[in-house]
Amino acid sequence: MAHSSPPTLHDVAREAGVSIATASRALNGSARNVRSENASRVRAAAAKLGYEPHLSAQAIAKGSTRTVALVIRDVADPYFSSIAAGVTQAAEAAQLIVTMAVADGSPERELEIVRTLRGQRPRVIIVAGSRIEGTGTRDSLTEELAEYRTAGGRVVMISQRDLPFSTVTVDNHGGAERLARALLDAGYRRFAVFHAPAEIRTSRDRHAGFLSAVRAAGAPEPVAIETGFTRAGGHDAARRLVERGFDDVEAVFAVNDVMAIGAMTAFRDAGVVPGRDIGVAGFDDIGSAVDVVPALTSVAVPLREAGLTAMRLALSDEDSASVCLPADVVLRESTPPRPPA
Amino acid sequence: MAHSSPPTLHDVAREAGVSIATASRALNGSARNVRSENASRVRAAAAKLGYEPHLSAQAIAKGSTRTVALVIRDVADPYFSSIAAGVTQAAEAAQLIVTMAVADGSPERELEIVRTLRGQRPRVIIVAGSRIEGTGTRDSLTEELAEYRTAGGRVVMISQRDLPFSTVTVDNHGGAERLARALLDAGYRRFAVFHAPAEIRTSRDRHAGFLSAVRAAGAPEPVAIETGFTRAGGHDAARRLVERGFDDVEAVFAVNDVMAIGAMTAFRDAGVVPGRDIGVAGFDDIGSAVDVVPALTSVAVPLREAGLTAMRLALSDEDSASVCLPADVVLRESTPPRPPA
DNA sequence: CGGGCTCCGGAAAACGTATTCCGCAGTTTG
DNA sequence: CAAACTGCGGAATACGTTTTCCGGAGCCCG
Repeated sequence: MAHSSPPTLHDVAREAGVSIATASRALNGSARNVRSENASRVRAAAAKLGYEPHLSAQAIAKGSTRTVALVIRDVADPYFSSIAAGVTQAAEAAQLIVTMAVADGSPERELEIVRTLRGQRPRVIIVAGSRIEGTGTRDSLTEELAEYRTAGGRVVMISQRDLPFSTVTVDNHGGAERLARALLDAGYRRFAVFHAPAEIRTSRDRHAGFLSAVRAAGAPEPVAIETGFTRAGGHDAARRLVERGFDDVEAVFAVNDVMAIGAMTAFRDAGVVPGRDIGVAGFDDIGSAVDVVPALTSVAVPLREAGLTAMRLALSDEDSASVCLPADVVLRESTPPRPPA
Repeated sequence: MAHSSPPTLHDVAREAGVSIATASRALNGSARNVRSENASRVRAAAAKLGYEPHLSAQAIAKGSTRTVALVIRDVADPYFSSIAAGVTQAAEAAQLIVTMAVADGSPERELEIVRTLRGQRPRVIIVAGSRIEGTGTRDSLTEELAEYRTAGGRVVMISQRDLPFSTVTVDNHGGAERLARALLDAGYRRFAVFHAPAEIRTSRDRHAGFLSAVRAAGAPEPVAIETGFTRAGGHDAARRLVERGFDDVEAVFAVNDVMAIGAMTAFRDAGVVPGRDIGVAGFDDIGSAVDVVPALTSVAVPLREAGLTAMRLALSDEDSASVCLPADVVLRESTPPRPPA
């Protein structure tokens, strides 16, 4: 009794006085009919015994699972957890189970995860936020995923272009361009850009988009400060900017919101009031952008939508589609219109 | 070729020129030895073919899975995603796979999830954030989980006391008491409390803890305002407080940080400057508490730790342990010391 | 030199389910 | 009325793995 094992289909069949074949057919909508009297007896027996079909056994018998594997960099990061929320929502709507693995930003770990993931034989593998480029593991990862796909699996990458799989990306370049134009329209001309190392594709795209719009407008070349892709990185960059003297910069663009928020705190600590002494803009439009003071100008990225779209692509027929989601500028008090000089 | 199925143990055995039994023994550390020459040939064959064992087949053969099922209310909420981060970290350290299901705050959905989860035959089910009380589904949920446990599964609840399972809770009552004492020490005596409906246990505990310390100090009974457990709820409560006239309250305690942050924004919009005209304190110490202006006084809750602890309990031997994690007061600028009147 | 032992490989059973195939009854059709 | 057909239940097989059991080979010891 202490460790009675859960009831099996066999138990249900015996309880209902039919064969396991009939029980199986009655419980999952099989192609074949069973007499309605038998069917209801089977259902009654299943309910009485609290039977739940053993998913592993079903998987092995059917030759396919109902699993979606999601690989992300960090669950606690709002960026990724929003994506995860979209993926799970879409998966649950399709009666799929999602398993989650976190790669912690390490390409090696990511590779290892994908490898062992194949053991699950999931329907779909979704990889989000593998944004580190130039490492040797990239090719191994591609190969591993390609092998998985020829075995009938589906692969979707989120925010990782240039790989031969279905992809959903965000219009980082265009969003940054539009942000730059909006800031130029508001009267800013001299910028600093806080960006992450170039291996991080997202950072590179946003930086490039911003630059191209600034240059197209004939404004002076922005000051570029390289730092970490994190809140601490933004904080640090702001401190460095203040130290070196920033009289010539009117606004800062940080390539993501947490960096921008870190920068605002650092500015304020240095006596430079964001929104008054200097404009600050970020990217992602995370929830707390509105609660910070002054509210942060940003570019809204439909993260949850990205997760939903990834599942949609995975479930669609076409094998290597790509979707690019729009990113919309949201102007707030951190970049007030600037009186013409 | 287009849909070649992945290699099986059979293929590996054939490639290595041994039986599947030997191949199986060579690949997973079985109790039995295989001659080292054979072992290395099997490993070579497995590597060459890119073999990964079929986890479902292993599960069914071994009679147990390496799966941890996590039920949470919402992945995108930082509160839950931090817990999830702790759980996944501990699970991956133990070579376990975590599957995630989100209940969206609906007890019915939660029940349904747990039911179908049993089909996975996971080692462990962790339920976080089922904080709605008084609904009829509660008993069904308990029953379902109890049944799962007699079948050999392990159950851990997070932040849900009073159920006959292992539990990890946060010291909401004590943390709120200590917060109240800290505020009293800082010179505040007249409080308002923004709390959620009493069905939400967490809110009730924090409210009660705060009240008990205030009363013990002989300070006047706080004004209580009931509202939603969300940012919008806090915003709304602050607006109501301002409308009714708040001259007699010196500080507000909101039962969580997002409420407190919403309240700060509402106060500011009404021309009441938080930290100067009124003190504001929250609970949870979410990441953005330090980036808000003024930085928010709060009570730090070790959420990731809670996830880790849950896994530790799940993997431990004792069947119904309980752990209560400490919650530490963090004073910041939103509640500056108040000059004695 | 023979009996018992250890070491190890392979055949086969087992796990829980889906499905194919067979056969039986009842019904339709020519 | 025979023949073909339909509807449905059950036995058996398959899925990919682990594990038990059997048996052969080599060894040690008396």
